[in-house]
Amino acid sequence: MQNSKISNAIIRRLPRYRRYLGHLQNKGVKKISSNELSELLGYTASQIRQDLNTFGEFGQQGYGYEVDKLYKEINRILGLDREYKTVVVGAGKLGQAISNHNYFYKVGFTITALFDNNPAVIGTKVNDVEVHDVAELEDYVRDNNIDIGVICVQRDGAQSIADTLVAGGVKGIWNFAPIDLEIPDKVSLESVHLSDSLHALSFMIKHKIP
Amino acid sequence: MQNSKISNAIIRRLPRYRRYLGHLQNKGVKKISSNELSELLGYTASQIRQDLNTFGEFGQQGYGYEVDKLYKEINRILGLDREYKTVVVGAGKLGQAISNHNYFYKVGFTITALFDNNPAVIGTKVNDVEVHDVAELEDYVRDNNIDIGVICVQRDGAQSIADTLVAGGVKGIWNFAPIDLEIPDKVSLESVHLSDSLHALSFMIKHKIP
DNA sequence: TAGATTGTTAATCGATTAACAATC
DNA sequence: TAGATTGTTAATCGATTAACAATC
Repeated sequence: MQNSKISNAIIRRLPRYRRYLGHLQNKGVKKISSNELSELLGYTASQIRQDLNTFGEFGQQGYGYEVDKLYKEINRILGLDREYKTVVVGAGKLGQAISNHNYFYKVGFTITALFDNNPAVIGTKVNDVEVHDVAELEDYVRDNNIDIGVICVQRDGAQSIADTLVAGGVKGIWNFAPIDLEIPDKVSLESVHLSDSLHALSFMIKHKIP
Repeated sequence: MQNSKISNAIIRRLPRYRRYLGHLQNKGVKKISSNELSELLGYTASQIRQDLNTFGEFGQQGYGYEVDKLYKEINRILGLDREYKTVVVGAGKLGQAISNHNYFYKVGFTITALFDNNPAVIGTKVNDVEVHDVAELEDYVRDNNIDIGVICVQRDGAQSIADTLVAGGVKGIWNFAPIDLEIPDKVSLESVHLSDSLHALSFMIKHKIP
């Protein structure tokens, strides 16, 4: 389980494995082989076995994988067997959308506060969570042992917010601002570049790529 | 410019090239070499030259690349030299966030209508754009030659909305529902799986990956 | 036991990097 | 012209796929 050996490609496939295993579990499926998973996911059976064996031996020869067990293992591998205390910075429409996304609560991301610099929204509530003054961000993060900061502010304020989150001691940043943030290596960064994604779609349309 | 030869990795880098070239242009930088771009972007100079040469010869030996020209070329390659008529399906917080994201307008994605199935919001306006009844979606898409449909509905309704958009004749779908949609090959699909992204962040935090 | 399917090593493929001739 | 930097071919690296022995 050496970090240095885990490629980004695998990291991107793991949540997808989890999603499909969750569906199978809901359908009451008890057992699945790498071949069946291959048909479902579109990865080769070989790749699926390789991916899983990066983290351990979860199957049984001649039988396959127990869905319940594999789902639990992948949750553990993904770090979804714990709670993450989370704050959302920027209480605009996007920040509200993220905060409302009740899916997050189900898997342990607890949003404890929102932050904004607009006096008109400070003190209001979004989905029962209070909007604080962004001036209090660093202290709040430190005092409440916040794990993750979600950045939903405009591009120009994003780096400064990131610095504040890092100073407060977050372990990870989920960034929605269209900028490549500078973050120390001890903090994990995942950026969702919506405009990049839209531009990739534009490219695919132009070049007729499915 | 054979489609079959363009790897997904390049498609994902192109919008990033565009972003940085835009910044350089705003700063008034006239000329840049692959080596300077390399320091800025963190890709090797060799990769940058390879990527660009997939689409043509945009530089000048002994000199480098003209920022203005290269920016324009990449816009053209990405298909950002035209207008895309766009509809957003699902007028919840996420749909509103996308509709408000005025950045999109700048580069030619014109949102002409929103759609929802909630009678309480049908007829209202979001960012000056009217919310229509989703029952009218297929006709609207067909009658107005809509290019792109953005799916901001819950998981369970997403495939049906996608089918309707395809029936209406969209060229691309930008999907935010946490599901892998089934779409005919003639239509391009770009999915933003927010939960997958968050789970990848969780993984990175657990495994201390920057 | 025989059949099935994993875990794992070996082979292949594709993407990235290095090198350098072409040329501005 | 000399120096710089591209465009492009060749070498390397890493990820995916194939093959098969281990074993349930």
